[in-house]
Amino acid sequence: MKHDKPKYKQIIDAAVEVIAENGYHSSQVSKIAKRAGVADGTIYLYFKNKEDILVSLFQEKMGQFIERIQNATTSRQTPSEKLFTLIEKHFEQLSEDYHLAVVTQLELRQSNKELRLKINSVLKKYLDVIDEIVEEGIREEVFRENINRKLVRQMIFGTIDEVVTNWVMKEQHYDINNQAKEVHALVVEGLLKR
Amino acid sequence: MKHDKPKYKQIIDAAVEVIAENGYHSSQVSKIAKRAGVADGTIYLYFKNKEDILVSLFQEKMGQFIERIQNATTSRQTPSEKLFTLIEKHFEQLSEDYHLAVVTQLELRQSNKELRLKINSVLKKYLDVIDEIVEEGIREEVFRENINRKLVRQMIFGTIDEVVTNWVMKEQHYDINNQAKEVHALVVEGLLKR
Amino acid sequence: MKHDKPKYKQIIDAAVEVIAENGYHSSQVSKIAKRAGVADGTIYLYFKNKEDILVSLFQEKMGQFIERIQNATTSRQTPSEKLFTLIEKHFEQLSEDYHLAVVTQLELRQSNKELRLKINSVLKKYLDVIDEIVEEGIREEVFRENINRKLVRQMIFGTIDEVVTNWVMKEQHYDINNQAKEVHALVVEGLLKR
Amino acid sequence: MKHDKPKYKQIIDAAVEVIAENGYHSSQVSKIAKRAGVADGTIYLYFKNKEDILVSLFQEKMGQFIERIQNATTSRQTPSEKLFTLIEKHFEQLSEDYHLAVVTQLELRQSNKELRLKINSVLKKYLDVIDEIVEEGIREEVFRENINRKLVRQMIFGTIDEVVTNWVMKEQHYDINNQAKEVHALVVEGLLKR
DNA sequence: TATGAATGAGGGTTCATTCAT
DNA sequence: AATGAATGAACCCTCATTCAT
Repeated sequence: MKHDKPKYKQIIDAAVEVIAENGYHSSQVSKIAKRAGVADGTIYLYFKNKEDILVSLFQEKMGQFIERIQNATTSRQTPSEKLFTLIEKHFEQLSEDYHLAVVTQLELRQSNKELRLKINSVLKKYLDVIDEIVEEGIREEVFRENINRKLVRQMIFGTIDEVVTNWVMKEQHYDINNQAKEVHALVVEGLLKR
Repeated sequence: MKHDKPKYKQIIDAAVEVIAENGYHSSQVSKIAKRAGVADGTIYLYFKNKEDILVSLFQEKMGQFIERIQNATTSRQTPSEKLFTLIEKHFEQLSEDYHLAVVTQLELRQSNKELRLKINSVLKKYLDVIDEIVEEGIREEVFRENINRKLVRQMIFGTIDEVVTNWVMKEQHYDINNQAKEVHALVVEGLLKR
Repeated sequence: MKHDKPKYKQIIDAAVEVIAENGYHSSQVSKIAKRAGVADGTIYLYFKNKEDILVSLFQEKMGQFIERIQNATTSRQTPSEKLFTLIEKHFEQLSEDYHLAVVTQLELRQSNKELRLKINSVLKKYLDVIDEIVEEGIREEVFRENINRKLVRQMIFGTIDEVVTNWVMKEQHYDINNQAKEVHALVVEGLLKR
Repeated sequence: MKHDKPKYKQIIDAAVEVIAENGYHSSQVSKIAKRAGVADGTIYLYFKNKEDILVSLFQEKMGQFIERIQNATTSRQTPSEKLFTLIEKHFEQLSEDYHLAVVTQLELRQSNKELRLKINSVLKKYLDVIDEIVEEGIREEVFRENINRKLVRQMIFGTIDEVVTNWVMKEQHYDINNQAKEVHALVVEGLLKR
């Protein structure tokens, strides 16, 4: 399995660094190869083409990302607590790897439609996690029953994503982890005073 | 003022069409020129460079877009009603111009960081409208006073944006206007049952 | 009609020179452009791609080549005289343009099957000229009636082609024009003494 | 002598197959190695470089080819009969090994000038066989005495080669063996009726 | 103003060959 | 002898921009 070979991960990590530093459109294969400490041709022993590096990067990194969030939302939590954990871990992981945050929030979105479709299919798993929590909340009658599940998912993801993007664009001038609680409150409580 | 010359608008409208039909990366200057019915060189009499076409496109189209939303949120509405109107007009305008929706939601995001920064400064005015409504809501004590205004703005914009993006990617298989009410409810009421 | 523009012919002539001097596989587009005195990109205003340069070169040059041979074989000649003229003009034209001879006899044959098919379709017209002369010879009962026309054409063309190729490979150390008469005699009279 | 080692022949036979099936330009060393059932590096224990595979292939295969023709033209035949045998055996051998015919008639000709020179030196022996027969014919006064021996050789070889090439390009839709008699007649008798 | 022919920099990918094991 | 992972040089083509007319 080539995914377990050290060079595979070397190249992916190099790609994250290079893209974070130079931006998507200035990240030539040769630059990634040099950073990974391999020859240009070696890239093509592990990846079909340049796009495949980016898709693999996303799969590899987001795979772990999502898994950790899934593991953190244990069964003993209430749906609302699970949502909090999801937001907390989301922020936590990205704040621990700023390069990755730049790449996923800003750079990879510059890719063409085809690549974005593949990226979306990776994200699908994350959205499924959200869907499950929402479903559970409705079942347990803590969330309103007359909500459109898909819209809720879009609100949750859209909110988290926008918050993270703003943080990344502000070049991490503040600690995003401090915002988990408030974001969670906004999402579950809404704006209205009671 | 060149902005009033007919060719200026011709070129921008051609750009919207060409980008919507061909995608960002297949929208060469020469293609836009041909669609606008002018020579390649003529483009450069009205725009500094290719990026300037896109920034101008965004300014021109989003300027109107925002203005209409501002006009619709009259002083006789409550803050919550204003938010509803904002969402309603946002959806309404994009559903009336699908090409523009594709361009702003999908294609223009493939541009580089620099262009996106300029786009963001155009969006600033839209965000200001949101901020004002939120501020008013707090002042009038209908919105909770202990919220982070910036986060609220990010939630509102992030939610709307995500909902629209999903609609565009589904190739308008449903009517997004029907969702304004629910999106508004989610944002102001939150998830929790009372 | 781009074929009449001066740069079209400039580029083709440059291609003949560059290929004759450097060989097919060392004839980069940029080398041809430089020799033609144009930018690399200009090539692509006149030709679809590199292969198109070579096909066009062959069409352009062989078109004239064949036309001259057709014009020289006038109706007042006997079939045998026509064959002589064909051979004579074939040798004459190539000996007047050694570069072209190198390109058509040696270099262009290194192209891939696809290109060779296109080249063959150009040669078709030349083979038609041979066929007609043979047909006429049989009709007028000066050539044997029991011959296979296609084989005769292959003998005539194969012989001429082999003679020319040998001459080109010997780097024109002798005058090929002196061989027209003998080649003609061999073809029409055969080897046998009578 | 490495030529006697089984892998030497394995690799050459693999090269013939791979080139016949994929064409010269799609016949990578690694493809030949895989077909031969050896590692890429092993190729270089038996051949200096890729070109050396092709030259060796030609030497090995054409060596046998020529030898069989020499053996078939026994001393009891007349010069004309010998020519017939030469043509007959030429056609026979190629029609028995279509792969080899494709490789020698079409694919190997796409090689560069240098390789073709080496190939020509292998062909030299074949041309010598022709020369001898012609010489004998003149000596025995059955062939015309005033012919240019070199031109005759070029006519004979050029004709045979062209006939074979046409047959190969027509993808053996007819039996080339049936043409030996006619080709022989054309070469020795010429076109003219008597 | 308007034209459009001409420019030329820039990069993903292949594949013959090497060499440590 | 045999392996096969690694190397890195080499090239066609696109397209934003210019400028003579």
